[in-house]
Amino acid sequence: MKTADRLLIVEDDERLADLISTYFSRSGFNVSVVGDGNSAIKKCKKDPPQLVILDLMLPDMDGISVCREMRLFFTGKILILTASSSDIDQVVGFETGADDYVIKPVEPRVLLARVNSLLKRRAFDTQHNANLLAFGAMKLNNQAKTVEYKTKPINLTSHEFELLYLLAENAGEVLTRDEIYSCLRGFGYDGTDRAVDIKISRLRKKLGDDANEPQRIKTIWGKGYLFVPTAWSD
Amino acid sequence: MKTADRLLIVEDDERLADLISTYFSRSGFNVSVVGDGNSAIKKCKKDPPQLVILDLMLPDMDGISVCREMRLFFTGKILILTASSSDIDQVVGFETGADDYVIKPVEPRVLLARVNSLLKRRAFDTQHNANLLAFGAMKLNNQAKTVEYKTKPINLTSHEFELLYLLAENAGEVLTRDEIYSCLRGFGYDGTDRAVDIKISRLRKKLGDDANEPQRIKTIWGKGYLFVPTAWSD
DNA sequence: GCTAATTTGTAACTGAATGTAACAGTATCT
DNA sequence: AGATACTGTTACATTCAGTTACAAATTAGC
Repeated sequence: MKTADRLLIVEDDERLADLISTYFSRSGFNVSVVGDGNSAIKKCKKDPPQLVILDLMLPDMDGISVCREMRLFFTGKILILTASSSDIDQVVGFETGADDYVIKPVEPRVLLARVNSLLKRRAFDTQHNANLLAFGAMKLNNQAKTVEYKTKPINLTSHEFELLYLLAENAGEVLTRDEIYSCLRGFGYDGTDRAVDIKISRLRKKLGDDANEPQRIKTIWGKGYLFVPTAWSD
Repeated sequence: MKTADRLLIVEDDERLADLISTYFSRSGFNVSVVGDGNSAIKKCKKDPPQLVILDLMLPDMDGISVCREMRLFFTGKILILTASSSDIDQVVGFETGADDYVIKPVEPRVLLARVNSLLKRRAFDTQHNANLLAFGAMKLNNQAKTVEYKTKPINLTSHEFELLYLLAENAGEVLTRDEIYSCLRGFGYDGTDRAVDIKISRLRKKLGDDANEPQRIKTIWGKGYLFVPTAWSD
């Protein structure tokens, strides 16, 4: 097995940096994070990664300058992350030397796909996608977007399904609200955490899980939520 | 596997750019997008693609000039996209150096075919096209434009058939209203999204699918529609 | 060509899904 | 216990989807 590709995330917003970093770590990258342009340039000189994810909105210098300066010595890939699509035109016009541009909010899978594409890695995504998950008597079909428990179909709204499927994919692992929200709405989406809570609440109701003593989707206090893989007896 | 052909889309209208980009990405191209003439020229110099799709209507300079200027250094193919057929005469008269001209609205398949033809790629379309799709007891014949479910023919209007066939071709994948509309009416067609809704509504009725609990054509809230491949029991 | 029938699109209304704010309740810590 | 931090849920606002009724466009039949 070859060594993991190294990634540098240049992102001011700590929370967002954390989310992206976690996601890419889990996807098998070796991730570093810096919060401003100067650190980014230093880091890139000292320990050049294969690819840089660069947010245009930075505290010390604007992202375009960072990108240009980097290009003087850095030969890896640069992927620019930007808030508004109108920025992109500007960026493109400025001859920054970036290799790709992505608009926030962006779904984790999409960002991963773009990164993989820049690094000429095969997109594992499509192969992996079994589209079917089963835990005891609980069956999830991601192609038909259906849920069946004890041979009875359960009617979920599409958001409820996405949430449940996400949790199930990561069965036995705690997902934070931020992680959940990012996967559902994309990195950089603006909205409150509580949206997750209420979706969980509605979901538990439909799955017959008591919120006071949840057996199937547990609350990990101070952390997030957890899909219990063994709680779906057949 | 050889690397994917690179495409540059020069298109002012963001939504349209997005649609075309998505479609060609799915068709195996490596797509970049820029929104104005100057960016297009820069991008072409820095990182020349195999083919440029150039909309004549641009914010900064008129498309014909862009095309001419590009031709001074760019040796790839240029395909011009234009709104009215009267423009084409002008364009042709002007000796722009473009390799092909297409009038909006244009059906995705047609545009793809023209691009493939310019790149001397085999048109996979016709080979692929078995013209027959079957899911359980559901049979679609794209040559005769007939639908049969449980050995009984279902009478659909031509638009209804096209819609159903499109969804079936992409079974298990969510298609947005925009994507659907583009495929049915061509990129750049003007009309409301709701036209898709009502076609879906009429289709569901004919297929015996309850809109409140759709089993065969599902609504993905905030996204679009999904043909469920496994819901056509025999 | 014309008219009638059919198909398709649009606007408007109705209802469902989702997000937000607010508050009540529960765990944790000192 | 009291303070604090976190979670669950209710009620409401907002966004989005389904459908009806009608207008426009298209087609079929003269």
